[in-house]
Amino acid sequence: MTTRDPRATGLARLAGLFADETRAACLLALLDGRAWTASELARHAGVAASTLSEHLSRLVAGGLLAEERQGRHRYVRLADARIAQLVEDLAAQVAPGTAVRPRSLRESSAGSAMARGRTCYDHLAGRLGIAVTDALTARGLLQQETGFALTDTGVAWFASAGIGLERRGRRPLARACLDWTERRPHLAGVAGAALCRHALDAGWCVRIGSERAVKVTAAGEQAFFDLLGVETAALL
Amino acid sequence: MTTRDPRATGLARLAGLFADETRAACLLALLDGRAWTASELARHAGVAASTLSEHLSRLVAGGLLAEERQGRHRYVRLADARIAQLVEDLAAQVAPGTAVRPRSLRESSAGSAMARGRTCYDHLAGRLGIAVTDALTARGLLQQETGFALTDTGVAWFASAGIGLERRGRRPLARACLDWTERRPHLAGVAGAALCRHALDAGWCVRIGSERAVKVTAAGEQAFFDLLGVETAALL
DNA sequence: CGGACCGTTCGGCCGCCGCCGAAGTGTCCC
DNA sequence: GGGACACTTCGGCGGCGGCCGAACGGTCCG
Repeated sequence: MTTRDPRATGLARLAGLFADETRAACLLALLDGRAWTASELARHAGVAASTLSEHLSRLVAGGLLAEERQGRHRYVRLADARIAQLVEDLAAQVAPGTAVRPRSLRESSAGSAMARGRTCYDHLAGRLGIAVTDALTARGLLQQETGFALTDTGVAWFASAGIGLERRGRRPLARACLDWTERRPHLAGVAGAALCRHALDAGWCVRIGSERAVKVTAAGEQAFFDLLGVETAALL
Repeated sequence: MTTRDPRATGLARLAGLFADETRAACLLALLDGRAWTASELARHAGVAASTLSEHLSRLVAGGLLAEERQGRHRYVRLADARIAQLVEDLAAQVAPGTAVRPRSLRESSAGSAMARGRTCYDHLAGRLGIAVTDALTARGLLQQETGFALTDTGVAWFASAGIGLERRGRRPLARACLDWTERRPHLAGVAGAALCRHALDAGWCVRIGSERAVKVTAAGEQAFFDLLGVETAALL
């Protein structure tokens, strides 16, 4: 028996964590960046609580999830932005033919709300995210010609809008995230997260229900138009 | 029985292709960007030809590999640059603690040659790739401050060096690829591929044996120094 | 034509893993 | 204290999937 390449072993082990429909459903759900309880995820995935408990333990042990125990609850969330990006990257590869078809009126409207605007871990996605990214690009604040980066005027724009861009760790300031509904890149990274956070803090957007979908408020409609010329009302 | 989210199903199926040590070893080997025969991969992975045949069929069916039959040979390679990127991304997540420890003198020298310079699908990696990326950045040809993109002078530099940058499809001009030995970003994307191709065509580098490792020639040493100020002799 | 070689198909074996329900532990709240 | 609740552990079941060797089909070459 030959000794095997440890990198292959590690890769297989990591991929194995994703290679189960129930765990995959959990990871996708957790892409909203929030912390879920074990029972919420069990209901979401449609399996027994005992089954899900074991899945969570594996995901935590594998470093994909961080957990936080509070009383009788076990909250889990994606471990960090790098893990979130990995989930996004994998999910983006899948999408090409895999459109999500709604199965009920309620899901249908929830689905179209998701397609209109949502968060993707910590930044804006959906048509809203893309519209913002396009607007930034059209105004010369972001450039995608020779890579993907904020321009000097782009950095100044964030400052003037009062949106702080604090670099922490090695996370890139701007990064492209491929949207799984639109198949187009949108702004992620520190700048994407800061913009999303500001939009929520300033009341430009509010979360719909407890899901990932977000809705643009009247104030947000004004702000997006004034600052970027984005007609959010035309997004649907 | 409830109907499941098709995205979770697809994600699990995709990840399942990576979630086997033998298939993972194949994918990592194929990161050299070349086409391998089934028996070469079987020997590399240490399994029977029959076993590997089935693995290849699954990988091809899953869209990860492209195959080309020639006579009695079955050549396979990674399907495209996006797949290569996905393999890189997953492998990069694994690396943190997983250093590849050499098991023999031959592997040891091959390993250090790999760490010194190699190709990563279609661009330069290893310490050579990082040195080139750092030099481009230090000279203001590439900027990583607000994202990852070539600067205007960077685009001009490629032109003046006679390295064509033909955009084709949606592949980004410049993209960061995280090196699994050095844990630092290096240039990938169209520019990275063009630079690597030029280095091989112009004889700056030659492949060592039939593996991914590359060696800088005397002419290359001169060229890298003249064009970028990189002291390739100091790489080890 | 015959032998060497590459790859594939098939049957069978074995182990892993996802699933559940039942029972147990700990927490919260009345 | 007692009951409801969130989660975990355990045993057992069933299926999937990776592995091999043997037999077979195709291709190349002498």
